Amino acid sequence: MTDPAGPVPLPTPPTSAAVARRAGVSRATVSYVLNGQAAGRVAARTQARVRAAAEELGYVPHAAARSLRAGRGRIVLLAAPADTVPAFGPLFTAFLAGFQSALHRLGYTGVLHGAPAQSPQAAARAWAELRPAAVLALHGPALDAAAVALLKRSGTAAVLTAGPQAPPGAHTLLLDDREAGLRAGAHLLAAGRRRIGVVRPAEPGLAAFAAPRLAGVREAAAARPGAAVRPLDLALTEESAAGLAARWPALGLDAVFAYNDEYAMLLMRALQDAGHPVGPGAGETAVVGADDLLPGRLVRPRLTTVRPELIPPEGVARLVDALIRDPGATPAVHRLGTFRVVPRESA
Amino acid sequence: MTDPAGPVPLPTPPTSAAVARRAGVSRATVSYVLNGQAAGRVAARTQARVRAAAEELGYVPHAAARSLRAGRGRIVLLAAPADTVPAFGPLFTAFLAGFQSALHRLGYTGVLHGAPAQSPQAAARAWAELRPAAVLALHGPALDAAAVALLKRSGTAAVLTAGPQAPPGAHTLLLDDREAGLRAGAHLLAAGRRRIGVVRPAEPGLAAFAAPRLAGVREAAAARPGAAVRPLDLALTEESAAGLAARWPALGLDAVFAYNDEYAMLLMRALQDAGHPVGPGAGETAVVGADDLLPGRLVRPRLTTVRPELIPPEGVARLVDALIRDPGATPAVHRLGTFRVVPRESA
DNA sequence: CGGCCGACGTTACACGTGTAAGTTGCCCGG
DNA sequence: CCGGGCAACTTACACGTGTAACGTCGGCCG
Repeated sequence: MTDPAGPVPLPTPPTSAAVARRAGVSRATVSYVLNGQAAGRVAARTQARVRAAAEELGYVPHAAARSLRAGRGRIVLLAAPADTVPAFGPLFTAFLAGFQSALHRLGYTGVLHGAPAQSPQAAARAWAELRPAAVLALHGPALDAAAVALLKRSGTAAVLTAGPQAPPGAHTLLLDDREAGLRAGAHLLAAGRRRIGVVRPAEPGLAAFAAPRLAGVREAAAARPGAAVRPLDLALTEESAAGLAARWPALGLDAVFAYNDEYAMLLMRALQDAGHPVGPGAGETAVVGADDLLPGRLVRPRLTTVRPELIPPEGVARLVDALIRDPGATPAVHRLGTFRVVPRESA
Repeated sequence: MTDPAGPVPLPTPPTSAAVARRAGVSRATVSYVLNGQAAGRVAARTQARVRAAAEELGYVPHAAARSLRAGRGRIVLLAAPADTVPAFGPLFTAFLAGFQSALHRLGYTGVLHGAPAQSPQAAARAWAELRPAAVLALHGPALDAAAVALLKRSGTAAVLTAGPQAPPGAHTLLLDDREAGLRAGAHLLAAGRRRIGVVRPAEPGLAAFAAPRLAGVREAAAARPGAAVRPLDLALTEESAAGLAARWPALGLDAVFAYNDEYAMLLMRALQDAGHPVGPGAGETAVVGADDLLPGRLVRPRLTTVRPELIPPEGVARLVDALIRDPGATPAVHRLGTFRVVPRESA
């Protein structure tokens, strides 16, 4: 054809040098103008010429060159192991969207990377290649002390972890899952329940979140004599739920706190199908879910749930910005939000 | 305190020069070894020394410097407008996770960016700064011809769009939403239904997907004399659903195809609460959802749904790789998957 | 012995940007 | 008339990497 020499050469992107030529100034002037450092240095007329030239050429600065020069980029990496991503609820994705917008306003580029679930080291290496200004790991155990050290050594100013655990050396955005269990437990105990089952998801990625929730229920029960707590393992399939429902009478429970609304609805349906009534009344099993997902409002009885109330994403973005500006800050724990019981009909 | 001079200086990341010094070779040798170009150039013993030195120093290449030199990086950007991200179902996030893993195996870094929902131009600018090897936009209308041109001009080798529409100049991964409507319509018509409502979500970000689904149902009905199709607007709130249910008898419909399972369940619950039975029988309203979400199996009657069957993420990753290697390829349409009806109890 | 070749490294440049340090030209006070 | 200061730019370097082009050294053939 017309292409014997291999792939078609790509058009070269316009550089700041091209802008400079077109505006009839030096490259440095272009840089000052386009980065807002021009006050008192460059005449207004010249600034206008530069901006016009940039506009006409469709100039876009090269992030790589910029972060090469600056030693570190303006990327904020949100890291989540691939096997956890599917478990994100709408609550979380909404937070994510707001967070990325807020970062954008602060001049950062927020980016989500679902790392392959290899060793923490390998994941950290992949992230380090991007030389991000900050890394926000959404999954505690995926980041150990060595990984944090690797990131810091490669220039990452701030390493944050969101979740129930805090690897040494990293700042922590605490969404204290213990509190979810505590609140759910308190609600059930106040309603007179004494034998509480706690659903642990069989899906491996979620164990880090599930364990503290169980601990929270235990903590609530410890203060109340005669109360007992029992962990229940449940996979996200109807078969698994039916199996659990079949063993229900033998378990002798009068209440359940499920990992989230999906697990709660799944179990609730299985219980009802097996002839075990669900609700707040005597002889019924009380069920509490978590995350306040929409479908929980559509089942009967309506699902009582523990809802995470996250602080506004702008706040988190500002925090990240502050930590980047002061990399020497000693790691601390910052609250990401709290939990609140939304009482409906199932407990 | 001990910090009168401002922020603590960060430790400088080890560079390939540091590795070279430690291994007693030149920087070029390090580069050849670490990039696998050493065959016939560097002795095996030297290669081992270099690798050992890199390991000991915890060397991580600087992606920015690399992509500066190469003109273009190894980042594959998955772009999704912020207001669409929350609408991702588990099906999609699972695909995403697999896709990122597959990209990783091919040597790319897949990254998700929920762009602020500004103009397509502004979003494209933000993406272009990263000089990605490829951009995969998950939302058709967010990318117009000008945005595609901007990206290409700034060096992006491949611009892909996933969705029902194809902006000029971009390759398209087609998940033909028309087909979803077609299949749902055919199923309902075969079951004897003739007056079909189609739920359109009030949420603005979803219109691009909803419109072709409606068109598909229309297409199915056109082939069947006596069949009528009517669009219904529904927001994702219980009030909105109750309002629609109240007007139900006046609408005179005997079937509904909802945008997805959540909308279907919402409407189904509202109909039942208003005393209108749902199901496949005579005098009942048949309901079909989409996406095969778990909660759809937990309601009664169980929700019949149209399930997207996506091709394996590895295939998409290989396609992207091929397009990057041959940037001159003329834009084409590639199928991302098909739809299949999963019959259950609601239709 | 001259010349060539292959194996093994190195030197040197380019990529696009930010910014400290310099260089003008001009005005103004002494 | 000179020095100083200021506005308005420019010069020059550094950031870390990939790779084409260039040594160098020993061995082998004619």
